[in-house]
Amino acid sequence: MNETAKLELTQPPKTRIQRKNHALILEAALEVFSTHGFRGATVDQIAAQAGLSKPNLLYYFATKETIHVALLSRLMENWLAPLEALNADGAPIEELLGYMHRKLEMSRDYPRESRLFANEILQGAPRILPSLETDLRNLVDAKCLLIQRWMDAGQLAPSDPYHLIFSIWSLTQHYADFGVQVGAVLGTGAVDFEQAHQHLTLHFTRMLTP
Amino acid sequence: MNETAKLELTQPPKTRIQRKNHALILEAALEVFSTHGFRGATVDQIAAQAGLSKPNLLYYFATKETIHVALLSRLMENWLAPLEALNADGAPIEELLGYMHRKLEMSRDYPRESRLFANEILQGAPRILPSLETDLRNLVDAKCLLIQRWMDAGQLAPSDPYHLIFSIWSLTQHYADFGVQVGAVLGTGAVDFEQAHQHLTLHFTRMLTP
DNA sequence: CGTAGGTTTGACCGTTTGGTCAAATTGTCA
DNA sequence: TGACAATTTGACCAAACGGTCAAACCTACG
Repeated sequence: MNETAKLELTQPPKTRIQRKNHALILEAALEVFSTHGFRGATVDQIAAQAGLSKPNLLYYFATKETIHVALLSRLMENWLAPLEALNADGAPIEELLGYMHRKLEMSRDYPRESRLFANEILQGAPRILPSLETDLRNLVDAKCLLIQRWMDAGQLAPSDPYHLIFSIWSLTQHYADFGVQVGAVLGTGAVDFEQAHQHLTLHFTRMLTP
Repeated sequence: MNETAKLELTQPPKTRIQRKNHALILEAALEVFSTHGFRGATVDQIAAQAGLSKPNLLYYFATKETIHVALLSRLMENWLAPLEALNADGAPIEELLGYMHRKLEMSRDYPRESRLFANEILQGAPRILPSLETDLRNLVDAKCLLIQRWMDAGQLAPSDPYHLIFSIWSLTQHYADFGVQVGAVLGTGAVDFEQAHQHLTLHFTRMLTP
């Protein structure tokens, strides 16, 4: 019966058609949620974007919120990955510049994911606050310890590691979340990520070099 | 008749009651729009927050969009002011640190305005893109010329003035727009703006000192 | 006072919204 | 092929939505 739909939420889809439509729906939902926010998006919109009828879409995801949660939880993994890759055995400045670079690449290649995340945080993170307070916090704590060691060893100019990470987040995500504004001010209509990368490299090199 | 309501949109309200309810509605709308976005906010919500009945609210603002536009246009003025205050006769580094400081104060004192703006940009700036392409762009152009002169004169370390301004925007607004995330990671639940100010001062001092 | 204009409200309307359901269609596999 | 499960759909529903309107209510001011 409709237990099928519920099973898919906890377990990966099984049939060929399920896999296809599952992906189709998440792709469409990402497009709609990222530009209109949760409450601003409609199920009809998502269904139309996915090329499915509304009842058909609701056959795969029982509610609008289910889709949103699925998107967010999938996002959190990809979101933490670049920071996890910060390597204790690497050269400190290069490691942090690399992290900045990976985050900027994500802004360039996955701006919708960035805006989806921004929307969620702007609204007070009603659905992912617990994950921020545990998963994200633990990861940041660990990496800040590492950064602090680098600073203590004189390999990085001293500063608050937490705020240093915040600055990497904000500077890189700005080019995705506020891309429209950047484009409007530069008169180009879109972000030049090569330019942004050069500036951020200069920026953090000055900031981090002891 | 209801020409009154239309007049109020172009001219400031006249009677005592009009002034009071006008302010009441904008305050309530700021609260609701800034957390739910335009489409996510409902007129009933705004009316309830303002302590007015829905028809009464619509007596002062003909449509939901009218309220939103009123909020945004009022915001744009306050938004440009700190950058306008950048003084060509001041000491370059102190001037830019001062601008950063004013922007950070706005994040601390007017986080809802910051989130309202962020929501609008995230959704592609459908209502204020023209203003960004003219007012904001002209202002930024002018100030970037000034900054470039400072750099050419060796009073500031050279970098791209436009991206330098973007970095001030993103680093300061981050503490308002992503305040929930910052609080969750630090475990404090809220942003310590004194800490943030110290870090950003250090950050930009290193970035700007020739 | 009184009355004219400003203000407030309950009842209402058409549309959109998230979601349901039985029936029809399609896919799978023995 | 047949038969059972998986998929798709049109019709539908209750609630929420933005907005309207006439009538009732205030309030300033001569």
